[in-house]
This record gives sequence, structure tokens and C-alpha cells, in this order.
Amino acid sequence: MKFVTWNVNSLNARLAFVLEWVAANSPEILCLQETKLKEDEFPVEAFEELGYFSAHSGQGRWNGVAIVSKTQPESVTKGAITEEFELHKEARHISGTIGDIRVHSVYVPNGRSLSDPHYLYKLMWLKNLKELLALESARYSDIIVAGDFNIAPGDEDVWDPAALEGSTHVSQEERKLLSEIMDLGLIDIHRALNPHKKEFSWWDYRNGAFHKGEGMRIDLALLSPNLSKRVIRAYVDRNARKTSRAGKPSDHAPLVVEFN
DNA sequence: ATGGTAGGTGCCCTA
Repeated sequence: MKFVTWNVNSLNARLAFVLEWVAANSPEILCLQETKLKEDEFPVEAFEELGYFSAHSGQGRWNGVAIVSKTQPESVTKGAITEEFELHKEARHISGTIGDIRVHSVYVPNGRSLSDPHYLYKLMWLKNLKELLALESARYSDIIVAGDFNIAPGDEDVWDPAALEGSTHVSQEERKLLSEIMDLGLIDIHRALNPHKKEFSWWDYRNGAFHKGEGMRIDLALLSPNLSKRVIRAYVDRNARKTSRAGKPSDHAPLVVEFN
């Protein structure tokens, strides 16, 4: 089975592009981020025609996360278990159970810059995610937490660490919070299977970054140990970062995880 | 050279 996570940067603008990719690749589970659609605007029928169920948390304009799956996601929750969690305030988190797997689709705040209040919000959001996942880890044994983390876990996950010094996505605090989340027993499966590979998942639209190879690996799939043992391959489909006859690409490419 | 491009909203904000 194939699991995919993809920040599509507006599902409205990207629908034909995404549907073409899904029809060609036929993933069992697809986590989406940045749908930029209101809750009830998700194109349920378009995915139904390809044989998929959908669960969406959206607010319009910005954010918006979804789980698309060949079997119906059960026990869907959006944002938070209790109101103490900040995750409910924006449409950046959705979870659902598919078969025996608890799936979380997350869109971590960007942070903008280290001096921006949005960076503190990012750190707080990650702490809340950690608390939520600690509870989830006690309830479920097979867990996937996937999405746009807006964090490059290590220096090998960016094209030029020197150029990014002092900016968001690579700061010590956010990397520490990510590693604390992984300490709950979640494995960065792409890195685990490809220990020395420079394979990015995002390239800025500007300045020809994609063609110059100036990207980052910020889209991650974190898997619980038993699940990760079943994975045979994890890779980024960088072809999906190129313009196709179905339209223009997102600035992110899909991360694919293949199970036996 | 603190730029550039893309998307949504509506004449700027976010990434």
C-alpha cells in the first residue's frame, strides 16, 4: 500500500493536477495540506469518482488539511481533544483511523522569522502537537503523523545551511521540539530509509529555486516503530513539482511511503 | 540587489 502526504497550495487551483497524480499513483491514503478551502468546499465528489472518501478541516483563505482514503476514515477529530490545545484555532490538524492506523495530517505554522510573533506561535503549536501525540501514543499502536512540518530536521535537509542561518525552519528550538515529538516513538521514515540522501520536498517558487536545486525537506512522515518495519520505500516524487498538462505545480512535491 | 512568484482576497496578506 502507498501512503502520501502533499502540501498542494490551494486545492482549488490544484484540483486537476492533484486528481491526475492520484489517478496515476493510486495511493491508499493521501494527507493534504493547504487546501485553502472552507470546511464544506472540499471537492468530495471529484475524489469519490476516483474511489476515495474524504475528511477535511478547512477555514477558507489559508490553511486547511484533509485525509483522503480508499476506506472511510473513522473517529475523525479536528484540531484538538480539549480546548486547552491551541490546535483547534486554525485548520492545521485533522486525524482519523483508517483500518488499524491512526493518521494525522498536520500543517505546522511557518514561523516567518525568528523575531516574528508567528515564530512563538509555531513553537507553542508544536508543544501542543506533542501533548496531543503523547495521548495518541497511549491509545494507538500504529500511528502516522504526516504533513508540512515547516522544519528541516537537520542541516542535510537544506540546500545551503549557511544561507539559512538565523532563519526559521532550521532553528534549534523548533528542531528540538521536533525531536521531542519523535522521542514519543515516531520515526522520520524518509530519513531512516535514506540516511545520506539529499532529497527535498519544497522549493520556493521564486528565483528559479527548483531548477537550481535550492530546496528543503520539510514534509515529513513520522511512523510508529511497528509500522515503519513494514515500509519498503520512501521517496519524493519531484516530477510533481514540474508543470504538467494538468496545470501548474504546488511549491511542494508529494512524499510517498510504500508498505509491503 | 532584502529582490523574486504564486494563490486568495479584494487594492494586501501569507508562504
